[in-house]
Amino acid sequence: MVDAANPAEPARKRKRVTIADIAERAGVTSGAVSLAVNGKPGVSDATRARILDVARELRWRPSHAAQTLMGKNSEAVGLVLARPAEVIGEEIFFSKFIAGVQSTLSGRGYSLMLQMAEDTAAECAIHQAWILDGRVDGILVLDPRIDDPRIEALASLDHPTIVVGGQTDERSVRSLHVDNGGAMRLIMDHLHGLGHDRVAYVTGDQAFRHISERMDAFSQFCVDHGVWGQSLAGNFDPERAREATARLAGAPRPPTAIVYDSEVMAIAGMSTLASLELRVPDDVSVLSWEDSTTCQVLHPTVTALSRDAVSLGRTAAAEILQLIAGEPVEQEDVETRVVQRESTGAPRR
Amino acid sequence: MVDAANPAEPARKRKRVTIADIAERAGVTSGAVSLAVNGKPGVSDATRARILDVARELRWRPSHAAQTLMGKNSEAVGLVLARPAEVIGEEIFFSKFIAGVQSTLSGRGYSLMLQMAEDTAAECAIHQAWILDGRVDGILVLDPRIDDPRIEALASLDHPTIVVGGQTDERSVRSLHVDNGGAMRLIMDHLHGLGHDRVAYVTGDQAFRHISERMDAFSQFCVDHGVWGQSLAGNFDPERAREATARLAGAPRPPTAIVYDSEVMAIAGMSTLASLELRVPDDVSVLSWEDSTTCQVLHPTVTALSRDAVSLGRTAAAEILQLIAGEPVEQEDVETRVVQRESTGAPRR
DNA sequence: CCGGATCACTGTAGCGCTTTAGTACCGCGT
DNA sequence: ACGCGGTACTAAAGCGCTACAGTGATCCGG
Repeated sequence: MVDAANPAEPARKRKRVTIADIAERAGVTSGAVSLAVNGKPGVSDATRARILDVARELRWRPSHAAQTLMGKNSEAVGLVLARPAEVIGEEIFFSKFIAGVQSTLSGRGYSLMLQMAEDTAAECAIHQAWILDGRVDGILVLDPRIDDPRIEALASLDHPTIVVGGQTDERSVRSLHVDNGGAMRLIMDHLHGLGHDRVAYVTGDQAFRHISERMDAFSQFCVDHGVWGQSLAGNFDPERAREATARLAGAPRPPTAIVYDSEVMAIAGMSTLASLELRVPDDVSVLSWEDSTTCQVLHPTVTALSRDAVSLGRTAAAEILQLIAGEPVEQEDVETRVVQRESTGAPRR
Repeated sequence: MVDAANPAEPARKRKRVTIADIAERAGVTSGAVSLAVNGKPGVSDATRARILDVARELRWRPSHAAQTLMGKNSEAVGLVLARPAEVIGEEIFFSKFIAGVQSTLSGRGYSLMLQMAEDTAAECAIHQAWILDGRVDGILVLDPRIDDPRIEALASLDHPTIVVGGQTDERSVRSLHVDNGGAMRLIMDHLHGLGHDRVAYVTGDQAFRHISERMDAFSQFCVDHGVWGQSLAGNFDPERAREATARLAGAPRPPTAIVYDSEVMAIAGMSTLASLELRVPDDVSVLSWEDSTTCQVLHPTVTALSRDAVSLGRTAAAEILQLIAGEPVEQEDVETRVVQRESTGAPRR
């Protein structure tokens, strides 16, 4: 039954139903059909109803390609992930964020265009291709860097963009403000409140704007409150977090608390501490920036900064949709709080 | 219906470079340009080179919309996720799978179209819209069910489709075979080898084909090896896993080992066991279907079936690309093994 | 009773590209 | 000299849809 000569080539012959078919069936021209189905004035109510009936009967769907050729919206939002596949697969943040974005988007009939890129240059190229082709109506940018080339590039394309955790707020490139400084103060308040005055901060990639904001707030807090604060540069790699942890633990005067920039790093750090026979939180308190189920079930359970990445995704999606629609973009704060669990406690005197 | 007098409406005026521009500049017609840029015969080498030069100089990019209107490929693969946002955000499988898919896809310049759907009917509608609009060249289907309506619908659309873990192998709808039965035997061999003869299996959603395959293999093994085996229906919800675990633990003759269908369920189960003062693996062994960092760092560390969801995604992507290209689809097995950790041990006599 | 406004719809020109039919020109054998 | 087959290109017809200038027909006030 399947043709033998070329088994893999499907007979995708499905003759498309076009507005011309509807027009013929309804006894009007395609122009009238276009007006009718788009709810524009120019056809009588009776004719419109008849046309819509025929369209429904013929199960007509507008050709997306033809519409974007005419400059219509593509009903898709683009997101390029510029981190290695391993990190994305491991770090729960992405999956939650994407799930959040999706849940808002699909409620409005929008799709998400996803791609991974090696570096920022490749990401820019993808953005440009998508925009020029009208394949996406808006773009979501994650992990903005200091002086991020992507933002400049997107601004020059003048296309709706939401930078998650960015600063810029031009006409088309807006930011979803994330209060990293405030969150860091929340964390430090918690630790300082417990009595810690020697705190280390093992960071993600400092090139990221949000990380540098956190670092600034960290230093600031330490200076203001007389806390001995030390930050160690990482890059979200659990291996680096292990090394940093070991170095901190082996120092002449080790910190009494360590803050990690991600859940994966915090877990790696805790396992290192365990292997060094250091008890959490008795010998050292641990706090993770980013909460997850793992934090809840690990022994000891991990105190974490909970930001709800799903909500963050939802908010980002809502904002890009507003921007696309030309509505004023309502900034909405994502609830952030420190969930206290067993991994933090008062330092030993 | 966007009103005109809107300050946020960007002046997206960027005049597109078309083949007509190139034609004019190169002193030929647009038809010649089309032949030249598509590497088709009909233009002399000299003219072709000249045209390509101009195209490069003008930074021309083909209009995607116009091309798909002409029936060209869209260079995108579609994936609809039909599970609640919470599950997708929590279950590491999805994020790994998507990361894997992406890493193969973006290497070939393809994008992923992602959407979430409430139910199977909505998923079918999305598939149909995508296909009819030529927005995707192929579709990836996850979590096939027994007599899955999606597969039938897709088969009738005759569009390249890879069903991950499916059975069907028609012309256009192929399956990435996943040996669930074999994996279950691996698990049971491990447990049986340790001396367990009372094993419980807390399942995900039985409506899913892969889960039912696992259950069948489970029963089969138990019968063949004289193991008392009990499966309890779950639905990937950690709460359900907790209840099931409590019920099992409270039974007159509780099982000596419990297998969970997902990492999230296994973790929920272990925390329940801990709250019931049952020790793992002394009182009961625990095994998770699906490995993750959490399994490696939990106390005790969790023995898990490791399938490498990233590879699974890569393979699925490779297969759909082959199917789209009309090449023979090479079935490739994903390595599956039981990673033994602390949560499984010999049962107490 | 007529100019003008309004309505309901038609006809056609694109959007950017591919594709096919057609033209002009070249070299070649006879 | 003639026709023949190639080559190198042009011209034009779509793909499905929207936009916009018309075209009648109807309505209306003066």
